[in-house]
Amino acid sequence: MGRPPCCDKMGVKKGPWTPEEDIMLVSFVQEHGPGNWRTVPTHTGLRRCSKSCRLRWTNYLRPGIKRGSFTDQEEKMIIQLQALLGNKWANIASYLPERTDNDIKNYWNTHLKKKLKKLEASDLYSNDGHCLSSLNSTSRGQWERTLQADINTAKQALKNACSLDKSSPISEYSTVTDVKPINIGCYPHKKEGKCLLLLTHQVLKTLPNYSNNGPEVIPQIIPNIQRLRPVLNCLVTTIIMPWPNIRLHLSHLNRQIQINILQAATPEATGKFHGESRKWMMMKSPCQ
DNA sequence: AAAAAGATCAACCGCTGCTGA
DNA sequence: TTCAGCAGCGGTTGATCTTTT
Repeated sequence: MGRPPCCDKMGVKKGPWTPEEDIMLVSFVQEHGPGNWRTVPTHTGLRRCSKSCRLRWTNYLRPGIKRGSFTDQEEKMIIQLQALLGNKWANIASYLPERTDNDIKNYWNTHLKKKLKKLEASDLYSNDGHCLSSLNSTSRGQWERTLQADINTAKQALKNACSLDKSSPISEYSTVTDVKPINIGCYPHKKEGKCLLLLTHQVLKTLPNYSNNGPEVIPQIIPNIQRLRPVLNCLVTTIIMPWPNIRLHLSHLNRQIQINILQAATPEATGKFHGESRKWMMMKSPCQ
């Protein structure tokens, strides 16, 4: 049968946390690491439910959280990601590792939603000197259209890439011969990382011997990579590039296809990624 | 100066998918 | 296989702070 209840509902404290409670929680995490929240109240004596402890840690006490106002860069990223992903705040937060999903959600609800609404209501897009209207001096209308085009391209490309036809005929690029399989350093964003890895994996799976070391003669990869390119380009230009710690390079059509996802982010995220990536991809880079 | 209105954000609620017994 | 707890997520609330009247 099921597990014992995580906490006794009677006597559980609610409301704002006191500094003393914070210290108790931080001490616990320092000693046992984050996770196993169920045991926090019994270990620490905190009269809080495990859920509340987890929330307090992830949204407030966790190291590396940036507080204070959002920069124009962050604001721009949130708007773009929200347009691309919808209200997937945890997903969006993974691109802004110093911000929590709760912060981003609050910022969207209290600032950005209103701002966008205001701009939409106005026939003439205003020049108030702030983020939306100062996107490299292009008009907001122009920017919106570009973004929409990017989103549509990415969606279509993703759709195409996900329905790869392994028996597709060899294209006119079939003379391109060298394929270097993926060299993954680290990619800390769990979900998008997984998505990207799967996507790439799907393409590479079409190779007869992609796990072999060294270049291979695999003409079939080319049509697939061609289909995948807009997705990756979109990710590079609209999502990954604005974050300085992540670099994704996709070079192709020059006798070589190479995708590099380079190290970044926090040690915990790195560790998390290693676990995830092992599960999803047992891929060996020929460079290693 | 004080009351009202608006803004902010930490914390809670309820739902969902996953997992362990 | 079933069932209940856990973890995580997005939506919402309400206390507190700030601005406006």
